[in-house]
Amino acid sequence: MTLDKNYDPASIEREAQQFWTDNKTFEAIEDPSKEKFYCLAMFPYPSGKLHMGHVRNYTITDVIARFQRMQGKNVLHPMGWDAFGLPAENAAVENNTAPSKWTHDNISYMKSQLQSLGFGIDWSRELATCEPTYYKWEQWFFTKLFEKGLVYKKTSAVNWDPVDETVLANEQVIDGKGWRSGVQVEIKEIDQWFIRITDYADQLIDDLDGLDQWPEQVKTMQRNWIGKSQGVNVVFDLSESISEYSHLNVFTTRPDTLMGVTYLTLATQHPITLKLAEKNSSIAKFIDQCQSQKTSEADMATMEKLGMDLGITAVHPLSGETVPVWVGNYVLMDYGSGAVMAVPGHDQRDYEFAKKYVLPITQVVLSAEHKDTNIETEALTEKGTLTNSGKYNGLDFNTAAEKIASDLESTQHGSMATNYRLRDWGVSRQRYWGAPIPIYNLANGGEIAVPADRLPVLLPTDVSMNSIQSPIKADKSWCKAELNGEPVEQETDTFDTFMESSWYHARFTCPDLDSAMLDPVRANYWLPVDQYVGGIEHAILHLLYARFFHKLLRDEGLVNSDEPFKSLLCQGMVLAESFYKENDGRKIWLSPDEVTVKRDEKGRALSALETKTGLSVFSGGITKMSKSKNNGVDPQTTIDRFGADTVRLFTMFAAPPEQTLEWSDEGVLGAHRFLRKLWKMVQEHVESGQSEPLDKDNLNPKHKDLRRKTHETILKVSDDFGRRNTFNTAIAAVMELLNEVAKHNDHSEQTKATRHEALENAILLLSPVAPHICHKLWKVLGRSEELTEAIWPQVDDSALARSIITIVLQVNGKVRGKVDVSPDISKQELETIAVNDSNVKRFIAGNVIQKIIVIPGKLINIVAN
RNA sequence: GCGGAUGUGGCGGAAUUGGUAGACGCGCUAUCUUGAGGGGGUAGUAACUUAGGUUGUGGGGGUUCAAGUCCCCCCAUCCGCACCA
Repeated sequence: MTLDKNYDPASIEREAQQFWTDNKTFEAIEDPSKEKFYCLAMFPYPSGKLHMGHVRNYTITDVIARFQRMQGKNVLHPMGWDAFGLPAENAAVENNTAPSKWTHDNISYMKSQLQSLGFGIDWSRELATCEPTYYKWEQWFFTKLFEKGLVYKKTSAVNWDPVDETVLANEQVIDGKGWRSGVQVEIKEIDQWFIRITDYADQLIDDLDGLDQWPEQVKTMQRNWIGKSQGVNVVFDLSESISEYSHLNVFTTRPDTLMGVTYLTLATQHPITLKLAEKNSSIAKFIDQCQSQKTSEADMATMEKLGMDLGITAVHPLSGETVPVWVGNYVLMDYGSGAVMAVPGHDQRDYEFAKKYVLPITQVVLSAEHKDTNIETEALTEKGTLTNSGKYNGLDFNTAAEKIASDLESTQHGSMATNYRLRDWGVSRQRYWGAPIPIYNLANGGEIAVPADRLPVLLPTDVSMNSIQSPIKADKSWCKAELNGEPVEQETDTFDTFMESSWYHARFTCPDLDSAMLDPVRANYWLPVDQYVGGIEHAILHLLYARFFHKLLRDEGLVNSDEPFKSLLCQGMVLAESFYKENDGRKIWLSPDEVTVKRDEKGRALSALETKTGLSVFSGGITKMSKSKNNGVDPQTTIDRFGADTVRLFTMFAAPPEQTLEWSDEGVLGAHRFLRKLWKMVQEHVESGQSEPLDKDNLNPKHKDLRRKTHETILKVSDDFGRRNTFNTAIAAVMELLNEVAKHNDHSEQTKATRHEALENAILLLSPVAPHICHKLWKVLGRSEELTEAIWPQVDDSALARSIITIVLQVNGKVRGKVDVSPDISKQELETIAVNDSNVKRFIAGNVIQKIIVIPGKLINIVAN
């Protein structure tokens, strides 16, 4: 085979991709005789075109998938489309097209981009969640959950735009105002469907312990999110009943502070608050004021705490004293019972509230460690011994909590309880572009699941979105249906799109199945996913819902595993430099390729100028690639210019996968230069002619050095790919190997033989990252079998042996010399050499040697003073 | 506010188990090469220095023969907070 002089990625990549397609190289077939490996990337939302985050994500899974394939595994690496969602509706309104058409156009373009990157994807399993063949089974599954009592309807708060008369997503609320209308958003309570994820809270926490290949921080975030806490439910009787309400329930994790309760606070939506508001206009006005705040927890936590005395009192269950009852804007109706007991002496939020509204503060805990805490200026939140608590004085936290809980229990005023921060999963969305919720609303007010033989409840796709309202809500006839001769109404809300992304990992195992949601045989062959890769921004919600859904699938008998994802890798964001100029105080963001950076003679950045005008611009820092900062780099431009292999190589080399990745045009050029160097090196090697076979036992020291480097590199890259997922250091190791090969450029037979071994292995090691160039060079080196069928190289341990090692000599922890010795030198010999080293002697002169520490094979430290 | 992470040369990063800080790459400097390419090769590149060394991994303390790595406090930046996906 002859070789082109110049590395031409376009033709090489076209050829390799054609070969993989023609040979169906990456189509996965279930084969129980082979060990399987299921490698999954979080599937993309078809937003229009691929961004660098996608490129990074799918390059990572492709490298892992190709590596595992070379380990002899039966690899499944599928791809699909998270195709329902809000942006399609926004685009539809803007361009007056149907969300379906917009979505399908995007899918077809983005698919061609993924193919041009040479990802080894099994396209025969492609799926899009907006297809009825997919969401039919999601609807079917929901009706199963409905029958099991795992779903229910209740009222819940949404952001309501009173002008557009529509529900807004949190991101559509900007500074408390609707993004389109610009008017103040209101909180509105509407009926919505919920799935009982809280029934699975304990499993979701406990099973985290078995996920030993998940990042610790993700597991911690999930544990904190579920927020299991032990405490006590306390009943406060009302001094006088309000309508049918005679008492209040509160949950506390600090029953030891119960004697320090000086008031209670209710949520604005608490039934008692609402009842009182009917007859008290100032309470009603207060509730009304609180309606114009955002529902997000972050806003709840940071907003000003407001409250109002409701004018009623409750009876303290232990002391019998009366305590006032307030309403507060910071109490969540969705969490716990919608009422909290306030202990301002020992809770910072209660403390600030009490100071603001001049409510009494009582200290009931003394801390041994914080004796100096002054209750006049701040709350004492540490646990300690009780004081001002009558018969509980002097008890520690545990004893006091137990005693108080049992005293409450004996008078039916409380009991031990477990509480979760996790709330049930609200799956109703008042939008069009989603899977219709398969429920019939009955004339008498009840609900019934749509019968299985009527599924799927089809979402009409031939619609025009000239108004903001959902077409299936606007069309008053769409919801009309009949069941057993009675008129019923089809639910017009659609599912949260997290529903689709919660089970696609399972559907990929049998996407063509039209008779059932899953084929348990195929599903259980592939599941659980061996390696899941996606952004850290999904660490909580998506991953928690998918874990939950997998347990629901298990309980329906569809899969037999407890967890969907055995190993998880969260990749970091892709960043780029940003620049802006100011115009009348407004920032105008410039694309980085419109800017020239001036540097000094050491390469330090001095200033940035707009290339076109020569005017100086400001740096906006290195931030996430985004439209708003105009600093996005289109992957296509780089692929067209340098080829897919260069983009893949740079993406994997510039940073380890979990860290942020800074885009750098110079860095991309460096990656391209490396591939060109590899190309040239193989060419020159092949031109030097065929060599004699490698004669391992008759190598000179120089040849041995190259062989050692080759096998050290195999060892390192195998560990980096297989265990550490540090692709950057693996690539660096191959670069080092090639730097070494460049020094072995003579034409002696054994040089050629060891160089051939080095180059062949370099191509194998690099092939998961840069598969196209390796596909070609593998043949150039004369190999007849296909690279995709090649087996990962094995380390020859005999090649790793060293005859000399370098030991570092330290005096008092500082390096004072180095010495080359035999690897099997004794401790005594080494000590003798060290203390006699001239430079070491200089630093121990006049001091007494206290001790000598020897770390075999590494260093010797002489402690002297 | 709460929860989670990150911080190392001019820049991206390496140092895997507490054991030589700065691998590999970018940039820069010098130099060689008629070199058609977003060229190639070689050497140098943490700072300071009286050229012996000294200092140095966001800041401040601590443990240790030895700390980028372990512990405590602080600062800055980023991610998530339940209707963006």
